[in-house]
Amino acid sequence: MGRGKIAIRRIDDTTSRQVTFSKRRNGLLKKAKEIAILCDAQVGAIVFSSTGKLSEFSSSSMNSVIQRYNRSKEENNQLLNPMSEVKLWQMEVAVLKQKLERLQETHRQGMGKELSSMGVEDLQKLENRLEMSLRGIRLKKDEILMNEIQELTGKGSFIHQENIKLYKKIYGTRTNVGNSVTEETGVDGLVNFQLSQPDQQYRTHGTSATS
Amino acid sequence: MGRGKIAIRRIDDTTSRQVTFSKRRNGLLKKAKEIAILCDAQVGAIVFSSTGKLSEFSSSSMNSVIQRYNRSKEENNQLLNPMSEVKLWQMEVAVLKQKLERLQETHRQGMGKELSSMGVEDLQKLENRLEMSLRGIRLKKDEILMNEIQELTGKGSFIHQENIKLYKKIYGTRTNVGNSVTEETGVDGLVNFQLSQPDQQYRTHGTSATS
DNA sequence: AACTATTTATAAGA
DNA sequence: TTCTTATAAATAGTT
Repeated sequence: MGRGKIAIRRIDDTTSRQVTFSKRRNGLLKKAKEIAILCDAQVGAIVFSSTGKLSEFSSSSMNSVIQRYNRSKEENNQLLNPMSEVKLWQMEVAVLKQKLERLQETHRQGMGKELSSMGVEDLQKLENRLEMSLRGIRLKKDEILMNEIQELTGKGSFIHQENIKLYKKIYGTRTNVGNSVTEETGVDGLVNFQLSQPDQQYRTHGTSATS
Repeated sequence: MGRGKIAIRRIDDTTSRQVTFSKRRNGLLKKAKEIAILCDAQVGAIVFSSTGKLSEFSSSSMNSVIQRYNRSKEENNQLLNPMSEVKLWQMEVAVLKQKLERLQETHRQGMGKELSSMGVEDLQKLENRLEMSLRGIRLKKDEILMNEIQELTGKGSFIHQENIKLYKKIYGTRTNVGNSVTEETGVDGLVNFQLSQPDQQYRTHGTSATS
């Protein structure tokens, strides 16, 4: 829509890229506003220029949009992945409780109520920030590590199976497996590729609470 | 842009509001994509229809956009409003308190209400400690998972070694290893206990975390 | 979902 | 940046 048609790919010339950005940013934000009004939609649009400048539109506060977005996504995750998140939270809360208990023993003093003087926007910002910082990265990383463990576990089991096959090949199929061979080679069921119980892993303490 | 001009205000007729929404949503997301490509911008657009359905576009992951947005806003806050940081921290404490109290009710491990007797200063201290402990927990958990991986890797290598020993036991020490045995038993070097490249891990989604 | 008459957005030029 | 304007795109109303 202009004097000539352009292909949708990165504009090489810096100047014209910036001019185009400026124009289209205005257009985009205007459109966002229009659909919000016309169609009673909740809209958030965030644009960072290539130079890093932020532009935004949101029909309500951006934080409320983001919060709703996160909630919406959470629901999806919970459908796919119901337990892990809960467990993470449970874990964290458990440790937080410990910290609190310790602190409560240390301190018992009067109440402060300045919290009630905070504006809604601040509350939303804060809540969002908390939610975000506590979740995303951790889940992702845990997921990755869990995958690695599963992968290794699978491989381990596989080779272990092969060990057993080879063993049988040498000594035939006997019920009383293992003794001499085990002693000699260390091949037996002791090397177990099942992880110990996750719960037990979390017991760990100590280091965390540098407080 | 249409047969007639329309005023930008809420469309009363439900049907035409939804039709318009559908059209304009497509338009908006397209525009968002275009400016991202053309101008090398980082863009996130979130749209909830009046019926609650979510549509979105983001040039990178929506999460990264939101995080950048939050960072960007934080900077502004700190420059414009030196006190807001304090409020944010205070509020964070409040939210943590709520979470804790809720959980305490759930599990009835009674240490519920002493919190309300704490002063703001204590709450701030507490908040700092909570943050640190969260960090610690995360590190600890990662450490544990890493250890598990290493342990599994070690076990895997060990059994693999045993495999080789057993193999030699059967077939003696030949240079040309593998063929018939490999075909028969699947024992060969293909099961590798080195982790695949971390990058590849990121492909995975969802299911993984049974934790 | 298609179809167009119009309105809008915008590329190029100044 | 801003304005102008020719043209491409989007879309309101209709089928």
